[in-house]
Amino acid sequence: MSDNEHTTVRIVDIARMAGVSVATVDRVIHNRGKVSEENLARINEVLRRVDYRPNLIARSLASGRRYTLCAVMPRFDPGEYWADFEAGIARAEAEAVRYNVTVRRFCFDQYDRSSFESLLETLRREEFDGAVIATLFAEMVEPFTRELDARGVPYVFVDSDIPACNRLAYFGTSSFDAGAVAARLLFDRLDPGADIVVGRIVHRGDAGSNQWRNREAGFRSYLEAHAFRGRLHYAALRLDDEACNGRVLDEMFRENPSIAGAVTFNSTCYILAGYLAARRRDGVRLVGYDVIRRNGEMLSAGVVTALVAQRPEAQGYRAVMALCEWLVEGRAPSKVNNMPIDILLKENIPYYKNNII
Amino acid sequence: MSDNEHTTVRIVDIARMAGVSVATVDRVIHNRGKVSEENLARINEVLRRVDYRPNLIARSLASGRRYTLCAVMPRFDPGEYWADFEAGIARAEAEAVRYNVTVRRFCFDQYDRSSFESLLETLRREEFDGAVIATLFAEMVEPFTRELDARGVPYVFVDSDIPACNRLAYFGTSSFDAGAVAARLLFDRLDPGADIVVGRIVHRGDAGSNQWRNREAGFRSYLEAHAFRGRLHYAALRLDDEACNGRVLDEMFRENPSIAGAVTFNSTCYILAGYLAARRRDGVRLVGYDVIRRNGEMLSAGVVTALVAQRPEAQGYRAVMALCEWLVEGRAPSKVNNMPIDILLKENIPYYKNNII
DNA sequence: CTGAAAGCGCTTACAG
DNA sequence: CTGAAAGCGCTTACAG
Repeated sequence: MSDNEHTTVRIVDIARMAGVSVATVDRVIHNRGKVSEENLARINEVLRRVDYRPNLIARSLASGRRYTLCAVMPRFDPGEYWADFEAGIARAEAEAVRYNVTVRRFCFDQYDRSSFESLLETLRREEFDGAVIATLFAEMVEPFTRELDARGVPYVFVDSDIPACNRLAYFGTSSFDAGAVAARLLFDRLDPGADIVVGRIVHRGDAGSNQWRNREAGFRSYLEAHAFRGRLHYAALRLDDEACNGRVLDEMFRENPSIAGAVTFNSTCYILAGYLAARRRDGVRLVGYDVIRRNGEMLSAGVVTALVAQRPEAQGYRAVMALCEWLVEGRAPSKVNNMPIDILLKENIPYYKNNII
Repeated sequence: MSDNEHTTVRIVDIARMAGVSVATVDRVIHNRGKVSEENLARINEVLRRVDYRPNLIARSLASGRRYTLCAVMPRFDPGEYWADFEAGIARAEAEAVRYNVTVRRFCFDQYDRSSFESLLETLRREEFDGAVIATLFAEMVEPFTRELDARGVPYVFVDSDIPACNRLAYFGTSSFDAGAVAARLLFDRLDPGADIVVGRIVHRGDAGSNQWRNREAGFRSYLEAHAFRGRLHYAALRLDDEACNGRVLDEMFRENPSIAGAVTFNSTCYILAGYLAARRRDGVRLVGYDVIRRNGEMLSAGVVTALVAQRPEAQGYRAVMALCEWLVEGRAPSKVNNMPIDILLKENIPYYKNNII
């Protein structure tokens, strides 16, 4: 007692000070009720006075409480955008095992909205304590979150935000400003009168994502503000049809010889890059998004001028961690977390993936 | 026993399987010796077979082991480079309290080598379990680390690496390549024949840091590789003497009217920026390093063309975490961790500090 | 509404 | 060289 050199105050200390047992203190700390007005007030007073900080390690060890999260995200192959996102999820999961947290992946086909629909059907029958949701199909995410609200399950958005929803947090970039950054990178090195090709992937039944639209708006807004006088030409490209893309682009370049710039608003700029390299159109500046393997190679090769990136690993990591902190410690994250917009050139890309977190 | 649904195997389980007590298993796990050959072999075999993973939470709770780290770094005012670094240290510390880790800051004057010398004298009398060292005064760091080696104290370098030392890890950028990135950003928008001002801070007895020299070498190497034909002019500037700097630069610009670019290799480009803004020399492109407050303001204002940054918070954070993981879990980090080299323009700087980690 | 007691998985004296 | 027992700070039935 006399040589008690505890610097931290524990539940037993609180109990002693308030003249009750540890169980009663525990009830107050967790608002479990069943405590007399009098004890409640007294304990709360002590708690406040000593600025009690629970030892989360001990709590986790004692409670044995397990948390299951789900990550609702597009399926991916190695080297693709969502693979990086998943790496962030995995890293967070590795840290969170300490708190008995596990993350289940639920993947859909980002080019097929019905796959998302049926995934939601599956999720309706699953039990979980929190969710990370990639909001590619915003119209369907919104009603689903109403159900999660009703179930009292917290969820975090990534990719693009839907402010109308009751999300615990959002992690992603400002798509509009990421569009402006791409414009700056392209326009910096372009004659204001040059024309620009905008590569656009066409696939079954997708009207273009939120993100695509917002990036394009930011891009156009920058051009307008900087006296751009050229024209934008939209090229309808296909994911897996090089020959067809070649014909489309050949014609476009033939008809518009003043094209000197190119851009895509999703992560598929390697398609345009492949074309430019094949046709040896060195004079065309190309800017795109995301450091996926194929884009990175084209940047290093000097075919792509610049890439704009959004730290997918950080998005995955922080989304999971936000959920953990909320569930385990009751600590609420900031609602809107606009991540940095990264600029990659040939010179700095070798180091980009060295701080995956 | 029958409905034992433990998915994780604990020390008692190991003990039971090996037919010994938990204390003996503990001895083997921690190589404390005093175990018979026979038991040692048997227990190790079981450990291997079940792929035993200790519960670090329980370990930390039970051992009550405390770790003291020190961070040896330059003193700073708010908004300066090392303030960001310290923020990373603080964030890591907040996470590491779980493992009874605390970090003590030991600061020196980065413009005064004798202050570093006397700091080392202090450190010789201190007890600690690990150190993060900013290697600005490399010549003095090296002999000091021999002493740490002798004491068996692990240390991590930040800022610039000293490969000759026995460091646990290094976190920082490749200064050479960061120099090339600055050159690219400047040169991209410059006539190959234009002249460039290199701002250089002169202060008592500093011959220029490692980092400064390496960045300059990378910068020059890029220029050479890209047919730069202009000249570099070195301007000796002072930290706190605007009037003097003005005179120096006025003369330089008067004598060299073809100067169209400017660069600094440390975080003081706001000095040159202030001059360019005051004299309304809008035509001069300026590139510098580090997103400190004053630089960021000049970038947002359009006076600075681009900043090259090195994630000081991430350096601080990861340096501390590397030490924690090593001490607590015995997990060794990669030795050389070259951090990403970030590029900041007016358009993406607003979001840069949103993912401090 | 309340408290005594066991237990989370590991470590640490202590006695042999 | 070995093991029984207490304890880290918290939670959880359980009995009152």
